[in-house]
Amino acid sequence: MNKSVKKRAWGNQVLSQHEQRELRETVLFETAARLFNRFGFRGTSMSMLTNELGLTKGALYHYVKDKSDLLYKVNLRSAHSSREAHERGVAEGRNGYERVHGIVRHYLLAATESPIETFVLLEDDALSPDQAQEIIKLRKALITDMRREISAGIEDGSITPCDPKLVSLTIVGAMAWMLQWYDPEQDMSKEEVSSGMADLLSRMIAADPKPLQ
Amino acid sequence: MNKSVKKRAWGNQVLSQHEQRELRETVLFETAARLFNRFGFRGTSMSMLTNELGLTKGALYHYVKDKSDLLYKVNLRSAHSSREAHERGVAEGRNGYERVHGIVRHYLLAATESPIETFVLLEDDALSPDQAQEIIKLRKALITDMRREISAGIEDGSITPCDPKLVSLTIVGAMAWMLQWYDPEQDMSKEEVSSGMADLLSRMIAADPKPLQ
DNA sequence: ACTAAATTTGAACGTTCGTTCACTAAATTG
DNA sequence: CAATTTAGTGAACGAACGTTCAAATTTAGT
Repeated sequence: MNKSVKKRAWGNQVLSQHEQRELRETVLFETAARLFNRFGFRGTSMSMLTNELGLTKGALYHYVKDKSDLLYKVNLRSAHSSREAHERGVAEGRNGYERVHGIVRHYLLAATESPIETFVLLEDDALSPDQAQEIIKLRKALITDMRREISAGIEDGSITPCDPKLVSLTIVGAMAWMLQWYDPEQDMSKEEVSSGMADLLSRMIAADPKPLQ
Repeated sequence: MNKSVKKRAWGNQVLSQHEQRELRETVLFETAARLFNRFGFRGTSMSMLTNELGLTKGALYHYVKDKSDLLYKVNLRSAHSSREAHERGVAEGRNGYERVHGIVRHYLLAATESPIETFVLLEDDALSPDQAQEIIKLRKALITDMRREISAGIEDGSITPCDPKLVSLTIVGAMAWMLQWYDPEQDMSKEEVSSGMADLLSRMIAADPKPLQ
């Protein structure tokens, strides 16, 4: 028999210490995000998470101070990656209308790729006041920026006059909801859903709406 | 001193036994719905609910078998009242486009009036399989009916050709999200928000979209 | 090879929460 | 008025959950 096969979870690669840690954290927070999306924050127990990851509860507390800190870190990553998708969308549009379309499309593309992309996660009251304040600030910045693109579109004539606030909230709602129903196993591909919803939501405010199909 | 003022919660009226019971149940389920909307099902404890209502936990179990039964009954009422709003909207439209507009507007009007109007409540996994099946069936029927109106609108020429499934999910998402952000204390009235979002969401698929303002 | 740091274990603790129950009080019925 | 049903109390329970900790094990740096 072989002498004492040692234990280590996570399936280690040949990586630097720091890289391994980052890889583990990525797996951890993506898994947590997936569970939060499915069962809600309070519906997800630390045991569910560690079972999914293949380690014991104690080990989890080397990566996270407590459960609220876990939600906070997931939200931080999600806000960061939402921001990236947002910028990608902004970059490829030449007027307000196109930029709004791009923001929606890239956000949905990112969201269908990875469950971490949930900048609209509810249950903020589970965060500490400090944490909640920071997360809410990041989210508001995203909505404010979308609102800015809508206003810009009205000025450059690509978007019909409307209430940017109501529009941005409507768009965000539709996007948030998609995370609940989209099933990759089904008939529509990620690209179809993302482009389809972006077409729909931007047609809502287009100055010169074209047929959808 | 007056002789032995007896106790009874709920602030009793001069009503028949049956009417009193129904009134109490209405207050109970509306309160529960409000808390579920704010804190989520799992974030709402039985104690929070009974504190809000002014009675002890034991008393609650005269109205409800267990917590999952509470969620089930709230969902039943909500599905019923969503159906009513839906029918109201259908009744006042003369083509598919107008009926979709009406459905959205009346649903949002009802939702801003009463927190019970949340046919999109998440956390279905907290229901027993039988309960979940029934609730999901009722919700699917509502979405199917909306889809039918969209298809009808495409045929009667009032709605531009589109994917009714994707459209209905987009609309439902925007409506569900509104429950999270709408604050009656703020600047927009219930009628403004409801009509505004109905205008937006139906313009998304209008065969002949008109300016919003 | 040795040391220090990082990781994981497994068990235990204190709370909170949903639920039950024996009992009391009030309303309804006949 | 007596009998039955409906409401409500308050304490107690068992289970689940978040969290802590001392000890053991593995890895990294020298």
